[in-house]
Amino acid sequence: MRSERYNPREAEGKWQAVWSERETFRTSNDDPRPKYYVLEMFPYPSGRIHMGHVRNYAMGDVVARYKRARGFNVLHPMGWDAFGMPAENAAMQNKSHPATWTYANIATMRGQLKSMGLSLDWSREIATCDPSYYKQQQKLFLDFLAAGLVTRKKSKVNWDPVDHTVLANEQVIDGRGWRSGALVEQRELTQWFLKITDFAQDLTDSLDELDRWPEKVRLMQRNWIGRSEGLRLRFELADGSLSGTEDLEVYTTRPDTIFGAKFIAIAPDHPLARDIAEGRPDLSAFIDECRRMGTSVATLETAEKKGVDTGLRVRHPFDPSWLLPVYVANFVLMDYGSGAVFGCPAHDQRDLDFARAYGLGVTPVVCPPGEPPSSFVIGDVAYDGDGLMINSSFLDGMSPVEARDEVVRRLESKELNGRPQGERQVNFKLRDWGISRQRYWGCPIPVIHCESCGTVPVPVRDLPVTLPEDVTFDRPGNPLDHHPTWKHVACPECGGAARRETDTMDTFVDSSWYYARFTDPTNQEQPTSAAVDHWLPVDQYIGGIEHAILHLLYSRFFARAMKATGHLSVKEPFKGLFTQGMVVHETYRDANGAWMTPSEIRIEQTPAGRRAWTLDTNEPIDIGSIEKMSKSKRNTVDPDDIIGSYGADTARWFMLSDSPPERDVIWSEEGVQGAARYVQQLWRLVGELDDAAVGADRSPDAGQPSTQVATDVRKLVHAHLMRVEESIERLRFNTAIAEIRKLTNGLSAALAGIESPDQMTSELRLACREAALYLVGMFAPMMPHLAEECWSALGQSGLVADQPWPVLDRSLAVDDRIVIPVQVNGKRRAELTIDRAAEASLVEAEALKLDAVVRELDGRSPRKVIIVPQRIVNVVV
RNA sequence: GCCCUCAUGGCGGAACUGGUAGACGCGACCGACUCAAAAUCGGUUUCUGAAAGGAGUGGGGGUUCGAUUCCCUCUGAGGGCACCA
Repeated sequence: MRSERYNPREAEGKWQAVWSERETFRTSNDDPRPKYYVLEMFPYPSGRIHMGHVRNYAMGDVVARYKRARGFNVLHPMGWDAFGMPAENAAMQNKSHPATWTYANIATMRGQLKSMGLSLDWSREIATCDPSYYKQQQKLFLDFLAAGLVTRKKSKVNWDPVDHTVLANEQVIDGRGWRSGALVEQRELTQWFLKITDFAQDLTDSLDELDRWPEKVRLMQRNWIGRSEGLRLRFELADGSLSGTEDLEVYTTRPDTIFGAKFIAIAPDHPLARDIAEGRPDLSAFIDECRRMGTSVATLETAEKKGVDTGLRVRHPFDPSWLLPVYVANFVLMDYGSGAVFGCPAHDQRDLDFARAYGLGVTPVVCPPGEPPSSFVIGDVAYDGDGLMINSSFLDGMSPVEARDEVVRRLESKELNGRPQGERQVNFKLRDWGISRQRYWGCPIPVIHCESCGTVPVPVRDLPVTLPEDVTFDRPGNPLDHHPTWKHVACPECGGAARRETDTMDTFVDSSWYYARFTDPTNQEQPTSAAVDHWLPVDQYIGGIEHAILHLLYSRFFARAMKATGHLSVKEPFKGLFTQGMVVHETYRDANGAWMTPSEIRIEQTPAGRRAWTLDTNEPIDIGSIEKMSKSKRNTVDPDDIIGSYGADTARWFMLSDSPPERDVIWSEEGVQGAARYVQQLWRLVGELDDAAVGADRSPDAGQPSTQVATDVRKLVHAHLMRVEESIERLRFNTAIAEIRKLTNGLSAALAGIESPDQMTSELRLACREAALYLVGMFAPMMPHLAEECWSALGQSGLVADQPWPVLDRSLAVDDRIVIPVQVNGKRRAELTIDRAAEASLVEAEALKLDAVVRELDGRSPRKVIIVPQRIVNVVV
């Protein structure tokens, strides 16, 4: 073929241009082949791609190219999650417009992604900040509004004082804004909400069916949704009515412990607490204190259980003469259940802490198995296990489960103030999704506020509601609100003066349906068309674990809401989900503790281990721990530099090779060099195979005897092909790569073993030709440019990208003769080479004849011989 | 505090459902080529032992003919949730 080195710089640009000219990766919606939709989480256009993107998109590209080769019509699109705060911050700093910054970043990053050689259909590219995209999003919003899936309500919100905006619960991490890191404050604002809670039950139930999702993600979502089954129970006020009510409602999941009740606790902002506080300075002071405490972790962790007795008393449901005190307590949340609980100190840790602090008593009502009820006492730890009911009147002797049912049954049929005293209730931790953001660079919420008509949806003919371009960012707050004219419009209903909604949507809305938009991205009339049901669900979605809750839960909700409004017909958008690990790297610091980037230093292997020095001044550098690549620790490697010096194929190969894809991968210079070496090795080997195969195209001369070498080469190729297929199907890219490397090691050895030209039978030539073509086909999904170059050098027409996957001959992949280990008493003593299909009796006879076995038996006769077909023989003495 | 995951050579890791532990790569060492270096190629590389052998998958225990894999327990690392009644 040729002997010169492979030059990725020349070849990669060339093949990218060919793919682009021939529109190789353009996907048609009416292709008759079976569909396969591969999607990687689209990037935020922050400026430049990072190694995490390279890893994510390399994985997706292997799947896309592999499935293409396997005969699927593959949809593999790319877009930009383009709205968001960083663009506004950049605009403030540079005195430019967010759109300018965003589109410039998109252009840069598009170029970078193209230099990776990804098999993307760029004709479907979308940017969420484009009016053609957010017009359809506004239409979805209006449809959701009409369907009752949107509400506007005054509510306590998480306010980020740095970004001057509201955050969803999901966006508050440890009491801080997910983006700004600022301590979140509580404020009362009127907000738009998407009613994700309408689907709470289905969102939790359907997790069971997502069998191609990581168990971990399903569990995290299940915990986040937080379904619990319990009892809504009303206690009668002992002193008649108060502020218009005669009873106090609590929620409990442990009705069985009702006879262990010692107090009632209500939230500081419970209406009853507010009423009573009016004449009680001590109580109102306590309530104020609780409010100030807020939600930060530090306060929650250290906060003692505190409360104030309201003086109010309620009657026990099963004993009217038993009065329980009502406390206002700092650990009760108003927005869960009914904002009130009954405290059973013996079997709930918080209640126990509280009861101990205020001397309210502790009576155990569940006795652990095997413990004598008379001697069972509660120490510092509440008992929440199983057992038998004690001290509980008619429940005594039952199990907690039986007791639960009995209490519920009795209270359901017992009337209090004209209603059953207890009712079963299912509660969720999940809250509705507040989407109002007081920002400019987001999708405008398409409603108009009119003094006389109220809140009026913008008529569909007036969509999109576009963002004004002449905005300034010179003062805090929402530029849309500051704009002199934008918000003043005529009411679509009465024509009178009205005001536009100036809130924009949370950017998580944008990413909650983009997967659907890709199926018909240029449709100007509707968000989706019939194509959406052809393509969805996404067969394989790939992205970071950090989206396990937010993005993935919102997307699942959106699919349901879009189904309810007729925009698509699946409810689960992502059939397969894969969450890849991060890219991590060593960290480096100089003598002053300042972080150094990998490109500023030089590493050498010394007798004392690996040591580092600065490149310019040759000062020693500390090699530190391996951490996630981040700007702050300066341990990043720029994909452009890597692709520039080694080529995209090397970067892709190394990213996929070292670690299992769900785990973190350590980026190391040595590792990349190993990958680069292998690129040249492959190039050389394909050339050698080609040389060996010269003349192979001529028909084989019939008279020549078949040679063992030729068969061995074919067996090698097919056996490894089988394992590469299996690995890719399971997304085990690291083992797929190991198998390819093993195959090349084997082929090199086989070529080296051919000593004389006589051995070069036409059969062997054909085997070498097959080996070369198959090998190229196998590594093509990972190293597409090198594959095209090899394909062309082998004299093949067309592109590897258009070739079907190599055809596996299973009879070659699976050997007739196998080697199985022979154990004596569980220890491996010998090997037995035998026909795969050999009868157990033959295997046993042969095994017992082996020298090592005879020696080990030493004249004793085996007690038992265990034979696992094709696996192992174990002789037990 | 609750829940989950993980632990294998100097390092990243392999071993699908219990069946030859350490594939493949990185690093290291030895050798070839070279005046020399780099690159490249060949070999060795879990520990112990000259070898035969023995030990070995975080510690301890169990089930099994057989355990990296299943069960119990302890230790360590990472992650999620966080007063959710």
